[in-house]
Amino acid sequence: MLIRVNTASRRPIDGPMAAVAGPRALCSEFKYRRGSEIFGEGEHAEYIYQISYGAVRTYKLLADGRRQINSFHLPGDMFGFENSETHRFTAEAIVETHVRIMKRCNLLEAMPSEAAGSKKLIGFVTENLQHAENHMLLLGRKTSLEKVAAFLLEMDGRLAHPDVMTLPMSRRDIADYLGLTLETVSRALSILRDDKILRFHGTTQREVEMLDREKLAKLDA
Amino acid sequence: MLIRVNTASRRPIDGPMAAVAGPRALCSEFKYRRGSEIFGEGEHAEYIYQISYGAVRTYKLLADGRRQINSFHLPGDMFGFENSETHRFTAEAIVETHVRIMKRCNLLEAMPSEAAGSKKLIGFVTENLQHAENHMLLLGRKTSLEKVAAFLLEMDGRLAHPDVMTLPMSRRDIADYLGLTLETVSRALSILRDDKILRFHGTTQREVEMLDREKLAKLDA
DNA sequence: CGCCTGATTGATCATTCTCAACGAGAGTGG
DNA sequence: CCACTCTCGTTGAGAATGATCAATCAGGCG
Repeated sequence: MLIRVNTASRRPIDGPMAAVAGPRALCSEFKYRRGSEIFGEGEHAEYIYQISYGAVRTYKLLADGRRQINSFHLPGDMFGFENSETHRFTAEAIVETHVRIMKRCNLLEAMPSEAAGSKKLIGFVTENLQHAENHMLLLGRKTSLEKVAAFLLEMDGRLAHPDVMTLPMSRRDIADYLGLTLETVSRALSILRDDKILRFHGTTQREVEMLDREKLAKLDA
Repeated sequence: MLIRVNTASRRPIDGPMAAVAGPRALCSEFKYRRGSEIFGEGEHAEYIYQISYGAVRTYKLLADGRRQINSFHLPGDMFGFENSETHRFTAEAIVETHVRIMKRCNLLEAMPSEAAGSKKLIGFVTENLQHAENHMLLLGRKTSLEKVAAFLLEMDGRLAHPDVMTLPMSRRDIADYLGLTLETVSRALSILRDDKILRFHGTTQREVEMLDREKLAKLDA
């Protein structure tokens, strides 16, 4: 898959990124097309990213191609923080995605002088760690149905409980996030559909209406 | 299981804890007996801990008792950092364990004034995150034999490749760390023994001699 | 139309879990 | 010292969850 990157603008940043980097930092807007790599595992970590539109998956691979997706990032989310010099995983755009990019060196320069930014940075890393801890519990100890229920509840919460949520990721992505195969994910979703816990809209099976969040929560352990 | 805690001493700290807390911070030494809880999930986070002797497991539970161990902590390791007010998991002494304890408020007071300490703290959290990312890959995508091989290699590395390593944790602990049952762990270890990759010493089956680290590394994906 | 991707569903397989039996040590109390 | 019990670990047989292999269908796009 080829990468197409366009610089869209260069302007002062605002929002959470500004809190980390300080008010003087600048950032650029870039676009990544569906499936393109934003950065690769082992690459030098030059930037941090905030999504303004689209969705991103971050993952690790085993030598034979088995994939574990760490997390999905949605608009507003930041990713790409690294304490070391290199990225510890790969980031890819799941769909057409617009990100704001800030140079990592700006971040590091701004940090020591700014106690609040430093605390914010610890907060971001801790948030990731917390998610990872919960996800280890899911991966290690939940059944396939519990995993899929937990995934739907997570996405529902992060998309602010819309009437119909449009999942940007494929069944394979969901499977690689939950440590399952795509068939098992599909079967679990069919069970939830047959139980009238959710309903699909449109043609792609990615538009999900949550009919019974309570019942779904009970299926998650 | 009853908790027995003895205050052993109160003195200036040194080592990595000092770098985080600043040179003026004090700490106490406590002892926890085998199986006793150091802190529980949801409890107020008052202290941070460094192990001077023994071993600790940190874990989360599901409502029905299924357990996922996040990590094992060995002498020298620090744990109990929380960004929030409460602990996100439970910590228990696996064997008789001695820890140095420092009040969390000292840490927070010392931090803003000390840029180096702040960076160290980010480093600790990042280290935990890195371990969690690798562990998610293991839990989601590795086979039982790969998991056990990875576990042995991790412990071998952290115990500085001793001739015979003495594992402080039971088969059940290993299983709950790897997302397996204790029987599956036992079977995997028997396979490695039969393949002359390792050998057990003593009577308890917890003293492991690594006979072929290269072969073991090839079994890990 | 032909070809591709993505999703569902079915049939079968296999890895791992569950249930069970057994043995070795450690600790206890007589 | 010897039962007795408890924990811990191993091993076996069978069950089951989830994986694999395969067929089908629908939509998008050249």
